[in-house]
Amino acid sequence: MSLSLEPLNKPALNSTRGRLIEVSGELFAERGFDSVSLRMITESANANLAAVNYHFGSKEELILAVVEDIVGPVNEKRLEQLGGIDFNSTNSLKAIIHAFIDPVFDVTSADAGADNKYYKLISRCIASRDERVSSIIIRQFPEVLARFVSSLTRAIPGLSSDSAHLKVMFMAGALAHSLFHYENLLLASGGSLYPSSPNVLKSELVSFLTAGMSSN
Amino acid sequence: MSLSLEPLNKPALNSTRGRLIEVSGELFAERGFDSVSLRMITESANANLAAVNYHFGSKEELILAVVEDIVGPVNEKRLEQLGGIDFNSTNSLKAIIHAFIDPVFDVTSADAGADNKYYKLISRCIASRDERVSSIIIRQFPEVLARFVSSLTRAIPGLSSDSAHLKVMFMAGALAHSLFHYENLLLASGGSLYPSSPNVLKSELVSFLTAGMSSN
DNA sequence: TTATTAATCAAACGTATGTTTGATTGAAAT
DNA sequence: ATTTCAATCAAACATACGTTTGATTAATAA
Repeated sequence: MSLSLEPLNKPALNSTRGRLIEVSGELFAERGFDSVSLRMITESANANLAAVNYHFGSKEELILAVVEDIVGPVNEKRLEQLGGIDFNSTNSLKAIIHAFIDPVFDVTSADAGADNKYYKLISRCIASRDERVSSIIIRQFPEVLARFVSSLTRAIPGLSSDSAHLKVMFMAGALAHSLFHYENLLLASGGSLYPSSPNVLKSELVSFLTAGMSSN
Repeated sequence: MSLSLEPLNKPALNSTRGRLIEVSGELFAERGFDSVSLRMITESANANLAAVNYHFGSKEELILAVVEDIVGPVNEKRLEQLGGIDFNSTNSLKAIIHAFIDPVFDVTSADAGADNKYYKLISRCIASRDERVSSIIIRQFPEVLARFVSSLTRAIPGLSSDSAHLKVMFMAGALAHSLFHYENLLLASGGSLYPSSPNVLKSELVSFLTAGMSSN
């Protein structure tokens, strides 16, 4: 069941539809879904105002398309990676954490160069406080959540499913928040974090979460 | 410098201004700042549409007032609690975590009864992805952040300030996310978490964070 | 060529929004 | 009694928004 999500579900940039998704992603990332108007989007994409309604039907469905486009592959990858874990291994816990986190960092750094626009967008999705978006996330997430909860209870003997549930939320929150404020983190470090920064963030996150998960 | 923030900065409920803040808080918590119109607010508060502009000047300033009202006391309490820590003690780390978290749980449970409306509102503030709100948060937060970073580096020998910075972000994210989805957490646990649930969440969070902070 | 169809476009539509206005109230001060 | 002034109110205002329309284009099929 390895669908063709190898490099990344890149929309065709020469088509109007592709440019709309691309540009919408950038704008949504920076300003949120509400604050971005169809006029901003279509102007940035050199398209006509009516183009969004023609190609997607409505603004809401454009949002859905953008979010699906970035969150769908991440969750598929998570489940795939989770499926490959050997729970007899000593570091199955760390593998679970990587299964949750790696696909997120992959999708962001697959967006070539130092362009980090996806950091904010994907963290908006992960920890969405927006009804419309979470309705999409929530469609996929219960399955993902359930799989991570049960994986955790297998990896950590004696862990209740309630506790596992909480821990997954802690993990999602830590990931999303640090990702969203990634920019500020770079600035605050005065450049000392910069060179290998996504890797620094990731490794700090992994060790933080590994320790947290093992607590109690 | 112990200002009068003892019980909570309750706005006077009989005044129009007080009802506006109260009602706005509830609506903002549930639907976010953008999706709530002045007409919703003023109708819920049994006030005239013009009342918001009369008492606050604009919707933006109403948002500021609501956020200041809930976030200000929390940050004051945090700094106060941080100031009382003995860094020679063995569990100064745990005290730091409590200084960050306790004021949040206090402000929510101070809102008497089983009414948890502040959970979502305060988590919207803590991990705000909204430019207007974060401008307020950010006005207060650098000081708070800096104090927590330096406290952490004192409590954990060898911890770099960059790492400490990251860890505070992880902490804020875990807190905000689990608080925002608190409702879902209760539902998912099938009631088994309910009776003492805020305390369960809090103690799980504390042990998770304590372990995470100590990692590396 | 002609017919067909998908895509683009300028323009307009309806609506919901935050805000402003000017009159009116009602209690306190003179 | 008169004045004063903060508070409330219905109504209107201006604007930004998502959406729809109908004409026009351009490429493909018959």
